[in-house]
Amino acid sequence: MIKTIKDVAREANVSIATVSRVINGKDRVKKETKEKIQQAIEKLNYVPDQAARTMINKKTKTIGFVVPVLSNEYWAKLAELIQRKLLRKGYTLIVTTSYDERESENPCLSTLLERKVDGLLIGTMANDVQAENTKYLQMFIDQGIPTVSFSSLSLNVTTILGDALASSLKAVEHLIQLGHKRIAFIGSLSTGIDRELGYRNALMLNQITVDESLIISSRNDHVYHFTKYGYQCVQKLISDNTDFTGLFCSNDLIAIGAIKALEDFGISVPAEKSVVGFDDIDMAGLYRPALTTVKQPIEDMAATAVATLLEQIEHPNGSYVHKKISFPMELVVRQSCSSPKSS
Amino acid sequence: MIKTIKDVAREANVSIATVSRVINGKDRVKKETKEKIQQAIEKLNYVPDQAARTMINKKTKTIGFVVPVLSNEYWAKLAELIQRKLLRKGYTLIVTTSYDERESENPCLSTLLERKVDGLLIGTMANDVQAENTKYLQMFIDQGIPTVSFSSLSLNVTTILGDALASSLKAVEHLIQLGHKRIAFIGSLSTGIDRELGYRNALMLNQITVDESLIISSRNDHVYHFTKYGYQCVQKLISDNTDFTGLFCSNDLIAIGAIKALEDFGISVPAEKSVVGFDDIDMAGLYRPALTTVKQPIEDMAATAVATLLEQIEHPNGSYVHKKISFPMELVVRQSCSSPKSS
DNA sequence: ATGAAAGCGCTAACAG
DNA sequence: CTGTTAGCGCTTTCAT
Repeated sequence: MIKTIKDVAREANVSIATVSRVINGKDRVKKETKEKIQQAIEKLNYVPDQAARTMINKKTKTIGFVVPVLSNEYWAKLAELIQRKLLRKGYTLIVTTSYDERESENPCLSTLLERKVDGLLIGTMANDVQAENTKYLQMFIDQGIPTVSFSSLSLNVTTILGDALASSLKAVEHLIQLGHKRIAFIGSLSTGIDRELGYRNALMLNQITVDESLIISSRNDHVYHFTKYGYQCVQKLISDNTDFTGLFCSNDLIAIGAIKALEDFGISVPAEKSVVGFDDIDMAGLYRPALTTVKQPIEDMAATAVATLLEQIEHPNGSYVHKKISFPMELVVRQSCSSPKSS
Repeated sequence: MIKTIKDVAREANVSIATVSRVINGKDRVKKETKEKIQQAIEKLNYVPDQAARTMINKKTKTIGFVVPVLSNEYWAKLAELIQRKLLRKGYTLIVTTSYDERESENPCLSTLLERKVDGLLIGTMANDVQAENTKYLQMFIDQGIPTVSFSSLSLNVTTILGDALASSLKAVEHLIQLGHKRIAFIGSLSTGIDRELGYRNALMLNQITVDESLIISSRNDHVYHFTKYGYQCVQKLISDNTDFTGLFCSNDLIAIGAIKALEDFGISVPAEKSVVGFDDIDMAGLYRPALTTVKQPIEDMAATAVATLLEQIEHPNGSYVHKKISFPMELVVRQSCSSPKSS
């Protein structure tokens, strides 16, 4: 049923080597032989077998991408952009999700190792999964498999990041300029520490005392149900009678959950509380109120990640230096903030 | 650098055949030999090469999934669920996106063919891409590669669907029961014709004349920027001075875009217009107002798709009958609807 | 219970 | 320009 190179060779009355030549376009082949072979390929619907090629080339033309979850617009979009870019370059992307509430035995990395991916892209890895996967991660490094990460890792790999510290500082200063003094923060381990540091720095630089009761940053647990988490954190803030007028959330989903909770408590945004998010997912502009947030140049980041990874893959000799590439981010002012009511 | 079965054999002082036996656990191997080999595997960090296995087994343990876009919560969630289920069964999922505004030359299917996936999952395929890919789709069928589709296709493949007709009928009747008579519809080719038919049937069954000026269903173009599309359609409805109090949208993203537009026009939802969506994505419950919608049992659908596909793959002899499996859907009543103001 | 050897489909020397 | 041939790493008879 499935045709092989032999079938094509027989059909075209040539040797398999010649068929291989026209498929790969490497050596020269006489024009008419070439056409004869192309016709045979067409006629038989022949498609070369990747597995066989892989055995010889030692190249799978496959890249792995580990994300915590896919049902999160940020990762989904990144995966989509990367997938398309890679496809055009002849590579296939395998996306695996590392966050799995049900069981810790998650073979997301080992499967990529078996498949001998040519390169690895790392989003964020859930904490528990990370621990068990450190061994595998190390094997990637040991085997010299090019790797690019979208989050700070303790490993020596190229890292693509938004300038989270500077931009969250900018976001919080936006709130400060509006007149807010009591600004709360909701963060989580998975969104990184820099957004919290940016928040703290903004307060300090503006002579506002950092009040730890305004800060919720689950530094131990990874959170991936961000909206629910944002909702719950606001519930806590309210039930604790915390006094705040501004709120900075370490991503847009948390911010959306937070606004939802606020409104459920009858607190209007932005009239009574101002909220700033982070990432600028599609839903940020669509939500009501439209969310003021920080825009990650996700398209550029995806392009750079792909370019950097392919450079390492295709020039394995060049002793590659692992850079940390930081992208500037932009504050997008929309409708979720206003000056605090003078009380 | 990379270890092969030979390295393990040498390390353990056995032949490669014996190593193969313990890896696959098929033939019996003496206990102590087995342990010796397992130690060697552990020591060398040996991971079997998929490509080589594939050549012999004729099984890639890989499934392809074609979705229009990934940055759409519905497809992202489906992909995530499927990916996890497959991983547990030892399969790897390759997700490719078919919708690409930039170029029509999209090798989403041919790449899956080259990689000789054991099975194919089809979401929806963009119209133009579909045309050019029909050839490839036919090749999958011809080669007897098990295929499951999530949308009605003219091909003879197993299909997993929500009962869109019955449930959109239910959704529109909800609006009718609330007292709405002038109910608009916004649909698109990509969300399928059944949702429109359900809408029409609901009106007819309730003696409401179908007014074509209330219906926007781009039957020719595929739309994937759903929110933008919903926004624009409402703009059109408003600028045409169309008289309506209820609105049924063929998915939640369209509904969200529509509500956003309505509110931008100063029209309150649900006070002045009622809106119903379809799918029940996470954002539906989070949006403001929380969206009344129809819930697809996406988890069950994913599970069934995987089970059906693997059944075909693992029992290739059993002459498989291609069923159309239809799932019941549930109306989720939230805050985006109310009775129309008596005018 | 284990080893030797054939061969999966393909590419890359090496010959001619 | 084109054919012959040796593997790539693995599984699977077939011997032992």
